[in-house]
Amino acid sequence: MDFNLVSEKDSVVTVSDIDIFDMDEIFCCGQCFRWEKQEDMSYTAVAHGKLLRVKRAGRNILLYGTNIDEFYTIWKDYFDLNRSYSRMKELFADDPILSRAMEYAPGIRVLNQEPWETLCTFILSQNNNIKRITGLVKRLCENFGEEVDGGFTFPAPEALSTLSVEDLSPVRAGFRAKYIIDAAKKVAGGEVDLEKIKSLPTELARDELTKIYGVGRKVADCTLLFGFKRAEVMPMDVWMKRVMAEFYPGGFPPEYAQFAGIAQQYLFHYARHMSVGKE
DNA sequence: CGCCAGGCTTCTA
DNA sequence: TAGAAGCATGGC
Repeated sequence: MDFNLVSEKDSVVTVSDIDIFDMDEIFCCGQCFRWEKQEDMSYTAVAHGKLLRVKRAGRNILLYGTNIDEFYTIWKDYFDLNRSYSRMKELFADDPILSRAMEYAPGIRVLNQEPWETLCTFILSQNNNIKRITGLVKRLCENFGEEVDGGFTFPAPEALSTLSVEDLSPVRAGFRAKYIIDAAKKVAGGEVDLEKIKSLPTELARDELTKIYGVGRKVADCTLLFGFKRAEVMPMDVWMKRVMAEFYPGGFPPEYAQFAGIAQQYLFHYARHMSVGKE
């Protein structure tokens, strides 16, 4: 386990001796678009219908706006604290490229986000940049989500399924608006059953997600990795294609297949900041 | 200003 | 079945 004790005092949950948890790296590496950095260096976001604030305090992290029961039922899994990154990274260390990527951003963890939100945010991510995706998601929540503790929930499929492209215009999602509406209609109507997808084998789960207009292989794979805990799924975006061409022309090492998606996040972040394959 | 962005659908051959 | 064009918008 990558932490020691969990305690609660004065409505603050303390997770002590946390290992591999750099908030700048976790929240800004392109896997999520909701966490906002505050002046005191803490981060806040609404997830699972609650406004959570996370703050670093030496070797500990402090969680505001929650309690110890919610830590075990929600946030432990959300921050992927059921997985030992220290052990997994010992395995990755045999690979020189992965070693370099891990050295560049050693504190990355892959979050387990909510399926519907993950699906929508990665629909919005296509042919787009991270800065602008963040703005689109923010405007989507502010216009159509529900206010909680000064923040906004991610709008439910039912809240979006009755909207028109014009209704979504304040989001400025461009051609992606029609994709969001189709996703909302299919999920709210049960044509795409996110609960069922949780128990499907990965290939069938991918087939379900790609029924949605505007969802192809890449968006489906990001949804599976970041929203359905499929650590073996390795989304291939432009950056990962460059990484593969440059460093793994013979394919990704099969001994890492079980954690290929996690490895992908280290490689993606590294490649983007090093401009791998661009010249 | 032009180029490009965690792609996808549609058109063309 | 493969490859290219078009897509909305805005960051740089």
